[in-house]
Amino acid sequence: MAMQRNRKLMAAPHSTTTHAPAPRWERRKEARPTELLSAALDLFVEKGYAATRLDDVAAQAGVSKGTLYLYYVNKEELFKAVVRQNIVPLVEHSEKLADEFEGDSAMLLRLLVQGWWERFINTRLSGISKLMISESGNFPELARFYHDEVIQRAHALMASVLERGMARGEFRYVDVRSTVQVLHAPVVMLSLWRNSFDLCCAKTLDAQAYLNSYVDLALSGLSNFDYVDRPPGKNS
Amino acid sequence: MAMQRNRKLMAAPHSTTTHAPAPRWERRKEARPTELLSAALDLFVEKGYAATRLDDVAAQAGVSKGTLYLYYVNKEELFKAVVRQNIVPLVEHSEKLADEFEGDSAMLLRLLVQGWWERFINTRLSGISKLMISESGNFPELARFYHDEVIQRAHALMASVLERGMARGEFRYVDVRSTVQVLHAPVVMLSLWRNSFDLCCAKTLDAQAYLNSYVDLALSGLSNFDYVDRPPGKNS
Amino acid sequence: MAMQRNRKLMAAPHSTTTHAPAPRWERRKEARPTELLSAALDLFVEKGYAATRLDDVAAQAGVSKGTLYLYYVNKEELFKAVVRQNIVPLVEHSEKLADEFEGDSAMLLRLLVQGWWERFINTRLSGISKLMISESGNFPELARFYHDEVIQRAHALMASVLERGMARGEFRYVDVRSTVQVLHAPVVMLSLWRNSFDLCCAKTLDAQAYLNSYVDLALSGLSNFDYVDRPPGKNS
Amino acid sequence: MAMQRNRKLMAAPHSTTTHAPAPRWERRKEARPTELLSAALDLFVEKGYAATRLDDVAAQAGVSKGTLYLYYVNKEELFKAVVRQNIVPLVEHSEKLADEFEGDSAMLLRLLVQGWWERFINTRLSGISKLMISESGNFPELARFYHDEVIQRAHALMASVLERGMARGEFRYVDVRSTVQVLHAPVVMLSLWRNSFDLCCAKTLDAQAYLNSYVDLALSGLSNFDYVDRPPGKNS
DNA sequence: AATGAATGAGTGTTCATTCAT
DNA sequence: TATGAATGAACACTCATTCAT
Repeated sequence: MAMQRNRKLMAAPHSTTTHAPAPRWERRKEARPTELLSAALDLFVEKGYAATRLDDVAAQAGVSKGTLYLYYVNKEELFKAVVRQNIVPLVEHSEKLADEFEGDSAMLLRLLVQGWWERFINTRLSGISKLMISESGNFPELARFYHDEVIQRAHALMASVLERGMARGEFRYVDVRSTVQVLHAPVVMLSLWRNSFDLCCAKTLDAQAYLNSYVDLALSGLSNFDYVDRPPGKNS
Repeated sequence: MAMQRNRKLMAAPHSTTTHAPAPRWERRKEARPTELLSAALDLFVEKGYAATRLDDVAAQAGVSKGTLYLYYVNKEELFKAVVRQNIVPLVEHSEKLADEFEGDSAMLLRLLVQGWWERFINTRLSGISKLMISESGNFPELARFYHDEVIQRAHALMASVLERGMARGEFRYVDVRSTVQVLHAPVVMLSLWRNSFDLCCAKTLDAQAYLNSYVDLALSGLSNFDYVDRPPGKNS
Repeated sequence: MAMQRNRKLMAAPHSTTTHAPAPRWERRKEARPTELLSAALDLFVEKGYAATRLDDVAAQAGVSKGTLYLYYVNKEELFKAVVRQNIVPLVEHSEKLADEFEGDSAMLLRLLVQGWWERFINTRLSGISKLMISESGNFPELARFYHDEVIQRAHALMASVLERGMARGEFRYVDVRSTVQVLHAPVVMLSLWRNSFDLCCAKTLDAQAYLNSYVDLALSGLSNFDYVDRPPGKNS
Repeated sequence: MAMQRNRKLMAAPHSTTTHAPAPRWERRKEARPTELLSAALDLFVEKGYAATRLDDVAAQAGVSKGTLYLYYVNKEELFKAVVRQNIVPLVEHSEKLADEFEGDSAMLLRLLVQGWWERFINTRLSGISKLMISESGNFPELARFYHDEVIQRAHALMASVLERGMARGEFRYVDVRSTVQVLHAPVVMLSLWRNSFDLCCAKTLDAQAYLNSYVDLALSGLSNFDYVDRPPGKNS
């Protein structure tokens, strides 16, 4: 599915020409969409949708502005492609991780958070969170797409973790749907923060401490009875 | 003043009134800033800074574009005024509430959240959260202002609650700084959500359930030992 | 593909020409600056800086307003380019002429004036004098540039003529600096006049007579003793 | 005559009201046009017509912008009033001086130049020269008015001086019309210079030396035979 | 495929002018 | 008379988009 989407995004460039001598150095050509998307991601994240000039995107990708239009019919589609391309792969890793994990649910949560940190929050990708929130009003279909393909899946994933924990007696009973939303909030906020106030204000947020407190608070909030999220063996 | 407005409405065609000849404009110097700010808040929140046209702001405030410039020297200052005017009063109410409260800390937290919901989240003011995050890159000084005058004070407030609870033995020991940040995240996220995905996607978030789970999770996460945040009388 | 494009063009109603289908615009990168500068000179001279609309400049140059901005970053720079481009070459011709001249100084003065008439005064370039005087207050740096690159050099040139004449005994002794300024005035004024009152008032100034009287007066004013500027051979 | 003109300029403010109680402190009211004209002169001279804002004129005159419109129907009329009011009185003094003078014509010329210096060039009034040249294209009627009422009369005056000198044998024969124009040029240029380059460039023009050279050059250029304009008694 | 010159609709801002008070 | 709030036409400048090459 992801592949299909990708193919669609790449604006099929008249690829039926017969006499193309199949040069061995076409890598450039094939890399174009990626380079453009990468440049666009940088700039959209840095400046926001409206303030990003296609001139700059093209320049940063090392092509002319006209070339950009060979691959994306307009700014809007470029923006959507940026979001789609970068977002979809994100979720899958986590899903696989959760699927295969066999330890206790607290540890699973820890691992997931760790993965999000490494693959998203601590990455320029986290800027997409800000973009989506900022532009959801102007790109409702895109927001819907993001909601369905990313947020919902992430929520579903965390819901499965919660239910797993509850089923195994590790977590107390909670209302899954809303608890998932609450538990997600600090992760998303961290992404937003690093792409907003962290950039203009004296660094006031220590990400590691934040995440530690987050996991600590979440797990103790979820803990069953006297179950406390301490390293195994330390429970009374 | 209300009457004046009425007069205006009655001036609609076939107005049989003999005097009050439908002035081209009304002189309402004192009311203007408020009206303009209100219109601007609506539009900035709805469309974002760049996509908001001053024509529309003026039109929605019922004045011409030129009039807008009598009160705000440019779009940027209008934006700043919107943020400043609406924000600062918010914090003060909470601070007072916390100052005067004498019950247990869990209840204090509940009250605060309740107040935020009523006065901010469930209000168009919550759009300012989105604005500040979206535009922090383009208005760093404003972001700094917001950070210092709003976020920091809100954090300080919550820190005082935490410390109060820890001092009274109601809350377990936590790292205050980072815990405060984590605990704030779901509140802010709720504001953001209601100004982004809630508007374009099928309502998937039940705010009441969300806040309940939030408080529940937070309090159980903070609870000391066997201390559990249950309705009074059920504590052992 | 090219055919497809053509098809589109031929869809134009009643177009009987089969080829050369009147392109929406022409690509004339090298010619543009010249055309724009020429149009701008016309309009600046005719209407003054403020009253000249860039729309009109572009239209007169046969391009769109956007194109103008491809070549000049703003109105001010366009104005400066107009002045710079047209002015400097002017001075050089005179300097060369004076350098190479070997006859008597009166004749040199006549030749210079003749040259100024042909290459400047009797040309739309003379409008630049008016421009510089009119806009010196608003473009002080440009005025300084003009003063240094044009006026000072012209003054220096005329000073050299005076000193040459004094050295050769043709001219009486005068205070060079101020005499130069006085002698320049009628030349500049003629330029100004032709770009101001001559355009709105019944032609009251006969340029040839004016220049004749000017040279006559200047030379007799400068003449040494009984030296009178009469055709050679008539000197006693 | 001047009074008549003046009355016209002052835009007769509903002066037929009968019940005006003739307050003794109406000086203010009557001074308004003068104050406005004075402020306008300052600003027009300093900034030029287009760049002068009526806000500023009103402010500098100490009235509101609306008041300005009680006296002048629009910016254009204000501009014309400024020119007219300041210009007309100028010529008359010179005319009277020339009429009554009885000495030799060289001395008359000296006196006239002296008067122009004191009453015009060395005054903010000289800015009007720049204004008229700058705006002649946009205000042709005004230019025509200025040409007829000022320039022509000044030329006529100087023509009479020339003819007087020629009739008395003090000046050689010259073509009066064009010589007058040439002789006027340095005087006007001095005015222009002081309102343009003198303001932005290092003072390079010594007005006294300039005027001395001017008179010296003019008189020696006009001198009859061996007549040289030196202090009496020094002629050979 | 790629270019980049050209376009023109769109918007922030200014300011002369109006008019109810 | 005098005020100053309000107007709206005008204009400089931007930038996404087009298209001949």
